Amino acid sequence: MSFYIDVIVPLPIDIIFTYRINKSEYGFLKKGSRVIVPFGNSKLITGIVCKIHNETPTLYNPKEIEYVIDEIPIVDERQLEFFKWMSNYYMCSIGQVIKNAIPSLLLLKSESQMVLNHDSSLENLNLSKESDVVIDLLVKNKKISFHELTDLVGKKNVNKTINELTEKSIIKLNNEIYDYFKSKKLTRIFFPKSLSNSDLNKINDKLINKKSQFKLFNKIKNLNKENYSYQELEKIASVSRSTIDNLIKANVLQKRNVEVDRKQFEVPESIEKVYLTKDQKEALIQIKNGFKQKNVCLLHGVTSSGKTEIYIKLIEDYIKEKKQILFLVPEIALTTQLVGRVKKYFGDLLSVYHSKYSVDHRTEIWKKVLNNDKKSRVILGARSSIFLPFSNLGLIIIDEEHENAYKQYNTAPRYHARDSAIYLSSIHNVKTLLGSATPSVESYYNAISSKYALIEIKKRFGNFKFPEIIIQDLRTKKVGNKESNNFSNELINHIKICEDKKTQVILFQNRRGYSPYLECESCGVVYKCSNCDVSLTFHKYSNELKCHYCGFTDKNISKCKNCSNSNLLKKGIGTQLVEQEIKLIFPKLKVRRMDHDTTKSKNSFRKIIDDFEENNFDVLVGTQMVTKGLDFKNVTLVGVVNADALIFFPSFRSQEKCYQILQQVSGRAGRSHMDSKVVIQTYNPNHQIFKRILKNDYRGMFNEQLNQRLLFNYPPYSRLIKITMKHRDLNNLDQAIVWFSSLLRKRIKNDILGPEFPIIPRIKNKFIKQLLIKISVNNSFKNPKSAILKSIKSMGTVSKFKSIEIIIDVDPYD
DNA sequence: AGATCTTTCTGA
DNA sequence: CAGAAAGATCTT
Repeated sequence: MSFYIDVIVPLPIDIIFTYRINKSEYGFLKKGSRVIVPFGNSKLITGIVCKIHNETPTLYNPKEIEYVIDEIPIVDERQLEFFKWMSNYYMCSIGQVIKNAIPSLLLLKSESQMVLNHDSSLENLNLSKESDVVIDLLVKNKKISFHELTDLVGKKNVNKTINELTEKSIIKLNNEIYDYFKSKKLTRIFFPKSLSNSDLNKINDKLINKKSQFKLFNKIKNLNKENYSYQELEKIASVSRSTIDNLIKANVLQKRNVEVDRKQFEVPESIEKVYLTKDQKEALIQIKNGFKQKNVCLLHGVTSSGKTEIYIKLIEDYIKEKKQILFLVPEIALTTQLVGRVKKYFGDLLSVYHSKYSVDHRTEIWKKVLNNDKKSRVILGARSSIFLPFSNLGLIIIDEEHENAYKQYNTAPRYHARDSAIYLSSIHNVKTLLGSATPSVESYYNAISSKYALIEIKKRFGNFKFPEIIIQDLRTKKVGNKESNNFSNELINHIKICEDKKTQVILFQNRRGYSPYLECESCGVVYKCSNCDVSLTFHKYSNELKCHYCGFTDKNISKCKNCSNSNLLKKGIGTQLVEQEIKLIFPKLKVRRMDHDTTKSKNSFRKIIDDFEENNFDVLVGTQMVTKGLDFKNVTLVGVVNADALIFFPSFRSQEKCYQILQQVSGRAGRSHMDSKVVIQTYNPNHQIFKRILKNDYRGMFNEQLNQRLLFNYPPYSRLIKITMKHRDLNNLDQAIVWFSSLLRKRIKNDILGPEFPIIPRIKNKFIKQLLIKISVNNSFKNPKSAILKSIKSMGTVSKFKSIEIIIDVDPYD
């Protein structure tokens, strides 16, 4: 007796696949469990069961599943609903959602492996060179994957080799599935339990001639501890490792591997209590009242108003009910400092989840959340934590709600974690708290139009003063000297004051590298990437030119390639240059840099932030990373080296974004009773955005922006869908996107902008063009979406357009 | 996505 | 024209 299951495969295919399954064997199977199914060319992959039924497919004969992995589902109904919503809303396959959501370790798949067929003799075969290489390798390595072979042979086409070898039945292809998940194990040495006096005497007799073993045993026999690490034992009795090993050999002690949790942080010994100020208490009461009427509250509290404590106090209520709390932060940089603060209050109940953790680690947390394990009641995580299998969710907090890091833009699903989390909360019927010092225009609009409850805190924690903001005109003020021509005298003087007072400085420059482009002095040629239409950035320490879009590097940069002149001008300012100049001007100050290049490894963020917090260096130079939610008590000066790039970023959000960054970076100063300053250097000091910054006038900026958005029909008055097409042949791309846009214009009446080149018209040798569809809020969102999908399908029938790469971005950030 | 089948490209 | 690389197709 068999029945059928519909399976979601983690691939970019918009089809749900149906398989046959044996009832007597797998009658227990439930929705949300993983199954291993044969897929395509004898490959085995993991799928998620989304429907169990009896409808025999008529168009094909379904294959039988290989086997069922889970007796207990790893995703529940609510999650499946969430995944479905995401795939619809963000217009990608549900398989892509699942691929993104579930740790790869839980999605096992087979890889074709070549192994030797031992029945055949390897003598006198007269094979090609490649085949001989493969046989040599197989004798040594036993098996080789397709991928490894491509690398080893150094050719892209290995089919011929494989065919030759399989035909002569020297090798065969195996498909095996491996369970890659490894729990973390530690070696512990166990002291025997409940020894009687006679046992003790026996052991003592045995060890009487072995001095150090005797010493060790007698030291630990009264310690009443079950197990030890090697290091602990070596320390306790000051004996060597071999002594311990000998005691193990003599069966006195036992060595065993114990499964342990991957440690995220040192759990504090005692849990602290959080106390709120009057303002904070007032805000908390308002939030709770807000939740009585609305599902979402927006907490608008100025920088350093103590929002984190309010979150913590609120979370405590839900912990008492054994509920899970999702605490979202935009970036890992933020989690590192928050973990330090939050763990004091939640200890063991806290887990951290983000993509820089290993897959093993993430899998471990996934399993804990699934079981509502005590150790994962509070999840502090980046955007991907919205996918965790919450079984008893109670509350969602989204800190720094306005941050663009919540939007995934490079791979499908191109989701916004804030918006998705709000939908998730409606599935679980729980409340969401948004927090920000500079809310996004959309969220603030929702708040003032009564969709969300609005709570505002206008005073800083402890009544600390706001920093004094100085807009430094770079046109009129004398700028440093030869070595420091990016620093105004004003900024230099303020840094000097900090040097004298022994306080710390943050310098913000939103470009990494040394200088964004190199220009030949004599012929004016600018060095560009050969694969992308961008200038190459000069990196001083590695002495090379790098493309920040495709990773292309050029080390050979002593002479101009056009005219052989050796005088190349380094133009523009990157963080490395800022770092170098500040070191030259202030040789006594210790300077560190925090940008993409210095934070690649797992703990590098933490190290820099910890060091700065402990006053181990004086000046922190960095990109956007330094603007976000960091909290250092001893910082009294923030310098924005050049604000102009922020003002003129081409996006309907640029003004809002600029205000947010400047306000946020200013907020890093003045987090104690000391007076503090913010110096913003610009060539455009009269720009309106600075007036808002100087007056700390969020509402003014908001109203201005809202008017603009209304005038030009941008969010929150419309919703946007951006369609990007890429192709190596510009002509073909142009034809395709014109064809597509005229078809779409026939099908829908919505405003469509483009086709246009984006800011960077070519990346990795592919030309790019875009369309932007504006859908007014009172119009249907569904119709344009289905028209887009239909038009893409139509385009797929035109043969020359088949190779066009199409990307749909719903609610694009810019 | 990835294996495999099909078309295009490259250099004599 | 081969041989190899790039592109197209199919997956239940």
